[in-house]
Amino acid sequence: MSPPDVTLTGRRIVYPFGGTMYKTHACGSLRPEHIGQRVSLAGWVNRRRDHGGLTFIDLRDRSGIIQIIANPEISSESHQIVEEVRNEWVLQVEGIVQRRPKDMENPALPTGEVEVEVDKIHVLNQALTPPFPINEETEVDEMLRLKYRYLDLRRQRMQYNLELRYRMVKYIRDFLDERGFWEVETPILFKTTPEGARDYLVPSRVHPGEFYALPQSPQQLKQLLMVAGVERYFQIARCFRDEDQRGDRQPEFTQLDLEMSFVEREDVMAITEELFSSMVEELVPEKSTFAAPWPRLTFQEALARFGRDDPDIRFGLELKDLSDLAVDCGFKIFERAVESDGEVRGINAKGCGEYSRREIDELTEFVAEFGAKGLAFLAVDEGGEHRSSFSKHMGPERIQAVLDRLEAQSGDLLLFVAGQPQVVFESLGRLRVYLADRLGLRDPDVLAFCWVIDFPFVTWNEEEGRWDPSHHLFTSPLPEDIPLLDTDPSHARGQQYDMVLNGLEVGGGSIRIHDRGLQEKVFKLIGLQPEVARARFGHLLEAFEYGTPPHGGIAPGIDRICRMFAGESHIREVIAFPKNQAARDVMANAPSPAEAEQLKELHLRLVD
RNA sequence: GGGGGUGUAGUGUAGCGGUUUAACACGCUGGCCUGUCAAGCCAGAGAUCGCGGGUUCGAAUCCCGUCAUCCCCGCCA
Repeated sequence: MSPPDVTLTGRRIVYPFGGTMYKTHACGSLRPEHIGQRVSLAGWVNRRRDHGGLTFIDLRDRSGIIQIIANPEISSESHQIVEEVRNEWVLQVEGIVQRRPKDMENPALPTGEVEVEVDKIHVLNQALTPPFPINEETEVDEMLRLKYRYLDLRRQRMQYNLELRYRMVKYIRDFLDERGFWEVETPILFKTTPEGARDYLVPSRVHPGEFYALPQSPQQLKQLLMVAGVERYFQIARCFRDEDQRGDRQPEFTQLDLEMSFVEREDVMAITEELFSSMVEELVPEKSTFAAPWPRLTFQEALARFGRDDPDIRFGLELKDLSDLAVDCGFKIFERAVESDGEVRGINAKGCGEYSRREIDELTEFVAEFGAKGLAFLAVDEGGEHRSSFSKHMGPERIQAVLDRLEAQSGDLLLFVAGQPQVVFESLGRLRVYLADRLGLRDPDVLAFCWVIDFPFVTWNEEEGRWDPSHHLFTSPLPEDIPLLDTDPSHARGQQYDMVLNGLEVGGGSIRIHDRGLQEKVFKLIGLQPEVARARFGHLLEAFEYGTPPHGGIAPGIDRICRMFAGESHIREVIAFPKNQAARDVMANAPSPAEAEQLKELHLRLVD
């Protein structure tokens, strides 16, 4: 059999496979060139159209659909069998590929110019009526889909998603292989992660009272591989975190774990950009992306312009700082905000000047969820008249300055939030995305990658009264900011980079600390006693004593990126067997109670 | 951990205090049909309206509880 001939046909990547005892060809591969050939096919009944005499069957396999025609004048036996057949039965058929009669072609099918007139049909298996339609894309209750996941996956949308994901992972392997990376597997049974999310624990039978933990990521191991001289490592790594679920989170997920020696952050970013930009071109050419280099935003810039550190840069509606104009402006709410170390920022909702009071109230309620005490507005009507919640308190020159700052034109709606920076950014950042959705500005065919860099190295933990690392313990600060660790830690920046796609954080990484002195300085800064550090990270710290190269890496989330490529809104749709919102596998019913016997063997006793 | 939405034949929905014997579409079953491809036509089966309690002369409809599920916040790199 010849190697797969990969072509893109619509959303499906179709290639022929066959040449087994059951089928000479894949259903979706038949074309006019096969006319006259005797073929055997096998697949599922997608649909049956019974004309009493002639009966048509759409036979479906992974590659696509072909029309089978059972003519009683050709084979009465086959025609009789076809009478009994129902949707989703598994058939093997034999017959001759024929050109369809004139005007009977189906342009909707890639195989639509031909059909197979059968003379032999074998029912390989019967099927119950499925609990939801397999042959059309209808909305189905989520729990039902998960319960019958094997049927859900039979549907075209899910087959596309499964294949897309496979292509992504294969593309990654090929791409990195060409650049000298080795894929190395790391343990699933490993050690508890001191910081971060909750661990999944695995009791040890042979060591009573002791536990493995499933890795939250192979972070420590990939750094050890750098010490080991691997220089360029990657892994399609399964990661486990026992936290509550969200639309873009699962208890287990997959990341492209990648680490390189003798690199600076630009090196890691460059190879990541090249990987994913070329992948978009290759796998989802119908989508457009920004060519490398992707836009780089500092953390401060991301906040100032978009209100978030995971900005969606596909559209404008950017935030503008108006704090300087708020001083003595006459509008008490703005003035007080600035006086109490707060600020005033606004966005220009282009073309929303006609919004009713009620619609604006709705926006106000929206930002209230994120702590905004109110939402000041200024609608610029045609002819320069204003409708505003504050213009009567503010002089005309100051209003003009506000209009200029937000580049307002007639028909625009300007929206303002005043308060503490955190609240201003959060509420306007959310409002910006909310408005973009309302205005249809988030083009699903654009994949806008960007980098956010120069994150604060540490953040102040109010509850514990100490500095916490923003990324993780082994992230290196920017070399020029190292002196700040002693004098002004809040202004030190880390060599961290977040990979953001359409407003979703899809990966993060950093250049790591490979110098013992600097590592100790960082431990000291975050209040980690040397003894405690040794207990938690002893193996790692010891390893670092034996000649550690400068290194850094990144971990792009495969599930999230795949779901964006597939145009899906949940990573569930690109995972073959996902868990539901409550972290339960409803198909297999996991987790489930353990047998008393098993518990005993594991030296475990349930407390309630 | 907190908040919100949803739950009606196999599926997707309508009905939201009484002319409902719970409706429609798809699916399912049977019949007719030789060019359909969401085939068509005819007939039919299929629902104690998630579960429990309450209000009422009367509850799918209102209230309380509970379960399931989805979403948001918290949590989470």
